[in-house]
Amino acid sequence: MAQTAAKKPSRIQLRNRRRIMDAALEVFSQHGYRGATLDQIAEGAGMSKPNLIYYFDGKEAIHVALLNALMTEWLAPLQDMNPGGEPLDEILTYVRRKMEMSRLYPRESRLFANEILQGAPRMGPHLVSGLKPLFDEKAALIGRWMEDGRLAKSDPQQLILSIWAITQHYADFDAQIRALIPDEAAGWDAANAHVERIFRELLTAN
Amino acid sequence: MAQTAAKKPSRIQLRNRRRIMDAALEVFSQHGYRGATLDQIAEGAGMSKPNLIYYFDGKEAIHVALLNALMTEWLAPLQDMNPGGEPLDEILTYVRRKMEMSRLYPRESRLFANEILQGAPRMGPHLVSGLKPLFDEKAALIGRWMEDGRLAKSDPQQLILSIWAITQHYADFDAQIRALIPDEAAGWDAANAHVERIFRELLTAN
DNA sequence: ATTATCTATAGATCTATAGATAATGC
DNA sequence: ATTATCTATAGATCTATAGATAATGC
Repeated sequence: MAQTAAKKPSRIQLRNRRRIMDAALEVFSQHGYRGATLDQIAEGAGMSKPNLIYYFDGKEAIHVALLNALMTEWLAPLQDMNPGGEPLDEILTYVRRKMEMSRLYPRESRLFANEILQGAPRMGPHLVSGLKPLFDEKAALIGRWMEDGRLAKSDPQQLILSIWAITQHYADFDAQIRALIPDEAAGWDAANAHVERIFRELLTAN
Repeated sequence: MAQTAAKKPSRIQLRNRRRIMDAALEVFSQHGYRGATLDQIAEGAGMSKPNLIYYFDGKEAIHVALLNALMTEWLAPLQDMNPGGEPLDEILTYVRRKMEMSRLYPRESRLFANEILQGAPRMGPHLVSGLKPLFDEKAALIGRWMEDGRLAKSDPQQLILSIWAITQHYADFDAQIRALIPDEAAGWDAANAHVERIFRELLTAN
């Protein structure tokens, strides 16, 4: 039970756990929890199946470890929204960073989408304890900016939801978008421009 | 092989195939293709597992039949966008109908989301042959409206994508939204108002 | 006569464990 | 001495089929 020991993890421990997580991200994000198999993850990690279970308690433990590990970095851009900054800049910067994450890290986006889509069976509590406080804090911040007349008024909670919806759509529904707009060339430029325009219009409406 | 016979289907055939599709929608939309089991579908349909396969060739056939059957009605609101109508009304009506569908038929939305998220392995060709022509037609229509100065200019393809992204988000990410905004009461009213506002501002920007 | 349903089970797949062997760190 | 890895396989689950029986429609 390497994972319950409080000893310092060896270099091999760290390397192998990281390789397992990398492979698991690939497999879970593509097939969902139940669609993923330990065989696929083991092959991706370049090790035998029993060896996988030497490093993690089982399939579910790998999935939970993955979700928890990625949650923090996934929320960093929202965390970084600065109460002392210029409101429109802060929000548009957040939107741009979310678009960048969809472009660079689509697997992470799809991992979370799969989990939420199926009712967040393994992440539900974490949503309330981890995500909700941040969500409430930033919604309140945006609400104050609106009260102060520094942004056009709208519903701050709904605003955050719609930023997530639009930006993550480009990662989560990539297969559909590529079927509809095969010309990948100008794809991201057009998407970035459109998304920025949506929120700029909304937040500067008179 | 009841499903290849060209005979007229009996009343029992029709009733049982419909019950299977209903149960399959419930199970596939919640667990994804590979996460769903014939046991769950059979129980939902109130019949034995072998009997399921008497009506369909197998698990994949049920899934494909379900996707194809729902595709048409899922696209009806876009189909109904009227070239002779008032542009802003037509688009906002479309947005409202999509919101209504997310509220009333979240399972259908999640069924498609699951399929797309995993790369559209069973619906890919159908996207190109069925959805793309309609997408292109309506994007061109919206483009003409913009050219004629009847709507503020933006990218029509991206506009449609963003309508899908926001409206379907309320069905697909319901578990997350309920964790973040537990007060379900004003939920849909706030969502509808916000979504309408987003697209009204975008399409009437000066 | 044909259609629909059931029991029993084959065969494949999947998670996890047992137990032996190899590699690594003091 | 401890950590890491491997082979073999138990036990559960899952899709699908075989073959007998029951229900329905002319």
